[in-house]
Amino acid sequence: MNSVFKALNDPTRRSILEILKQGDLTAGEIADGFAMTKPSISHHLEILKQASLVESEKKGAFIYYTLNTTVLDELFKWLLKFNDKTTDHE
Amino acid sequence: MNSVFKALNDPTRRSILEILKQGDLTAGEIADGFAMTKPSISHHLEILKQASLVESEKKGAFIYYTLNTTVLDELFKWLLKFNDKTTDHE
DNA sequence: AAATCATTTAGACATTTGTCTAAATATCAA
DNA sequence: TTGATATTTAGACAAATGTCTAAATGATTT
Repeated sequence: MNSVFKALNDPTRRSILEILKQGDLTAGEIADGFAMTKPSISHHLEILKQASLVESEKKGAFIYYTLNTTVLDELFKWLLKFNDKTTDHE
Repeated sequence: MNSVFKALNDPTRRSILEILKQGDLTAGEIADGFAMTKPSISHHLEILKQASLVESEKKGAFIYYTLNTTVLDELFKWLLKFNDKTTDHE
């Protein structure tokens, strides 16, 4: 759980997650969306992977990154502890 | 939103939130629950306050801290973007 | 086989973070 | 008013973080 909060504590990484929500992308395609070097993005992807927020699959020379919502579900549950009052979020 | 993720990215601060869920406490009472100096806890409380996750009210020599779930609600909404698929969280 | 492309790894560096001790501020009690 | 209590502020310091450039790895193309 620690690694999840750590991974989410960076605007670039949160953007990457939002972008991947639309569909899988290669590391290079992801990097193209940011004003930052590829090694930096690669590092961010590694941290997202350590938190199991994304998964990667190699296809030839490319590496495709996929969003994994399982961990976000756990964060969801953690948050629910504070909103017992059955607040309606629709 | 940035300050919220920052505030949540520390186990001590997350514990403080969970403790405050039970009810309001003074800074000293909060500090008693941790193996850490009072100045350190005071600093954590300041960061939680900057994120509007807690509020403080002075009563004589004591300062009472209260949980504020409003911001957690926003985090909730942010998370919902990733779980459109109407996953059931009961 | 050599050149090129996609991506990561390694190492450096400035900034931020979490913790501590010492000192300051403010309130309460004697 | 003096002393004790509650809490914060200030400053130091090691560790973690985000970014970069340069180099390494691995796959594709010619």
